[in-house]
Amino acid sequence: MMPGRPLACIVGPTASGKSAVAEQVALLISGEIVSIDAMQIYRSMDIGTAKVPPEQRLRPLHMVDVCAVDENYSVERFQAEARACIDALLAQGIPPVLCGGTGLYLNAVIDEMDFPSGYRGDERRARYEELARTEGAAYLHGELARRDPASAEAIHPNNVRRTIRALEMCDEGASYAASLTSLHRRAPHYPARIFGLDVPRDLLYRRIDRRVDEMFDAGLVGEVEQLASRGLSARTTAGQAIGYKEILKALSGAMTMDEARAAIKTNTRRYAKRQLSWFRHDERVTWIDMGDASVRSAAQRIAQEVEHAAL
RNA sequence: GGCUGGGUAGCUCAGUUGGUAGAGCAGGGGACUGAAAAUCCCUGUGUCGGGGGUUCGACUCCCUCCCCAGCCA
Repeated sequence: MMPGRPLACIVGPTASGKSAVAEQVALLISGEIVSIDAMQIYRSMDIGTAKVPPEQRLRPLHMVDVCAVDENYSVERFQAEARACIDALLAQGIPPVLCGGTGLYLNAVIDEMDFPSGYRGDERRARYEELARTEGAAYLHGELARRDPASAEAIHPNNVRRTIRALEMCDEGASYAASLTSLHRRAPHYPARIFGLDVPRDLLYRRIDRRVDEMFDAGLVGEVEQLASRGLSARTTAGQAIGYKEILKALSGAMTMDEARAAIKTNTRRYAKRQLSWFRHDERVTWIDMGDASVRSAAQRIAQEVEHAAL
């Protein structure tokens, strides 16, 4: 890690203009952008993840296109790879500009968080999933309560996914509850200045609607069809991305393409809401109201604050 | 102009023999350590179209006006 200058981090809900601001910031401080996005990770998921096309990039963009769609990525892997990428930039004296909307990934990189490494048994997970199906969520949660009461306490019985993860951790001799460290007690891995782009809700939603329509115009359906032939499906992590899962469903005949389009819009709105609730609880975030700040002025302010903090 | 249906939460609609309303969707809030664009939790007060009347009390009955749809002229 580089003493002095903190990492510039640009976060916010989808469609708030993060990419544009990050590019301007990178331009101003001669930095390079490190994407913090769980779906832009995947190769060829371009239109639906609103990835900045290579020919339009003003500065190099990292941590994008590093995984195939039929492969499942993970936070643990992101933490290691993004940190390696950041360290390499710092070693060259290039300031990284982190930009993205995946809260967990951001924290995994800039904060001290341990994702105990070890073998992740897919067949064991399948067994737990089967148990949840046959015996019910309550049974599985009861099992967790028996083996690790503290974790069961921390996880709602309906949250099958977390319950399974906690059981897996038991199997590995770890504890979900014990690994949880509240945000304010976590030590930073990198000094960072986090900026959140805030857009008035109604404006944000109008932008989301417009952007979804633009994605369709740009050929999103064709992109999904192509990826489906390369292994993208509802069972893969990439196939759960908004924009992709709905179109996969429409392609299979489960809904019309118009219904898929509408579903993408509402799912994106909800996603934006979840992103806001994640970033709002982080007191380090400095919010910039994009309702009255231009991309340029926001970028100038960020660049200035990051450079000023270097003193 | 006449007849018939309708006008109840942002939308689609319920509403029992008159006791000032409730569902779905949308929306809002929140949680979050190996799938995170995922997963999960919490959340329903609105001039019951306007005005008048009957009544202890009207979304519910009566009158009148306005608006929408369909049919007839």
